[in-house]
Amino acid sequence: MEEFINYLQQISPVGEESRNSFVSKCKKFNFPKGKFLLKSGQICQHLYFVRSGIGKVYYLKDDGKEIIDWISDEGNLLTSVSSFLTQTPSVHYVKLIEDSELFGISYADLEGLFSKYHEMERLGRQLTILALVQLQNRINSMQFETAKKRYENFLVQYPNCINRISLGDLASFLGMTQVTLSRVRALK
Amino acid sequence: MEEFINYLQQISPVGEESRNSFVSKCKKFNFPKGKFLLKSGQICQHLYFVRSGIGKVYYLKDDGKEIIDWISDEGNLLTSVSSFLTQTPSVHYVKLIEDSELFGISYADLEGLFSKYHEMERLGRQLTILALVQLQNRINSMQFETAKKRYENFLVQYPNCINRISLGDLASFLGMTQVTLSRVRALK
DNA sequence: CGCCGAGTTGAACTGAATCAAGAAACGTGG
DNA sequence: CCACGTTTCTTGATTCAGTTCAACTCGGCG
Repeated sequence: MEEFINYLQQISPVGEESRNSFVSKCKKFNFPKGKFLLKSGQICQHLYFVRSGIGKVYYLKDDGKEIIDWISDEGNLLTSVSSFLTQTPSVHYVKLIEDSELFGISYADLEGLFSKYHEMERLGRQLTILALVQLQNRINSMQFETAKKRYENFLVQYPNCINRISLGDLASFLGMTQVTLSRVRALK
Repeated sequence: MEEFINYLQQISPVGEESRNSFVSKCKKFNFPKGKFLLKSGQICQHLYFVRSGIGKVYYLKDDGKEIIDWISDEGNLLTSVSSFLTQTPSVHYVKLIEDSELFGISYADLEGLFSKYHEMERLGRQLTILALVQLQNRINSMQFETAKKRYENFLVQYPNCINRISLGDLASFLGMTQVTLSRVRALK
């Protein structure tokens, strides 16, 4: 569980007491590929940290097409951010695309820690800020970078994932069709 | 200043003591149209609440074109979110496009309140969540809605702004050229 | 073997950008 | 109040990145 704690400490350090409380609320999970951590309509109850494996966060558009909003691999957080933070029914599905080892904490437990420890509340705020900055970057990327550029950026930012994500999933995450991604990849 | 307080209370209520501290740190500003609240390269020091008027948050792309990331009118917050929250140099300019009456609080003061009052830290977290949800909506809108749809949504969401924002600014905010916006508008 | 999902490749189409030229609106000074 | 230049908006013609539709290839696997 150290990876998770280190990850959080880097964002906003907390003292031993809150840290211990946090650890005592965290659970370890081993889930198989294909496991749904959340389905559309449910309120997202868990924040996960990916120790190994990969997960995707997506929703189904009217026409039934799968739109991937986020992908998390080792060392990153996995949840439906908006549903988890606002505790409202999710439009997202969260699904593992590999067998994965996760650490998870429930919203209720986390909320309890936020209320009990001011410094945990602060950590929560900093985490939210981080997510927000990532989203801002994503907007920019989507709006002004070409399909090719987005693919190249992905290669740099997710060097370990290249051969672990299907073309279709990756294309969706990068905001293009698999046809386009296939062509873009061919040029390189 | 009541508008500002009510706005915040709705997001996450705080007790009288923190509220009074908050009010004592807030200042009222009357700025003319064209006033820069922030320029690129500076660290954003203030969070403003727009009592009257409108402001825009934008940056200059490599080619010198102005890209508007956010527009705030009466009853909304105005700042470079990422620079303010992370206290890093901004890529954004924040500029008023009308004479405006604002309430503002400095980052240092706000940070002080966050540290002193747990419930203010919580309010800060909730505000960040709100900003994040707005960004998420924006991504969706940019990726899947046509130029026409985005314009129509704007009309609904900013009913008071229609004739107060120049075509060029609005187009940029909606992620299209003014040429496209002009055409889109003509169809209606 | 033959089927099946995943990936590739080609051809036609499309929404919006770009380039370019006018038309309206606006302010400023004579 | 008009003439002038400047900025803002409209309209047309062309171009382009990426989508859609569709056919085809390839590597497994029952």
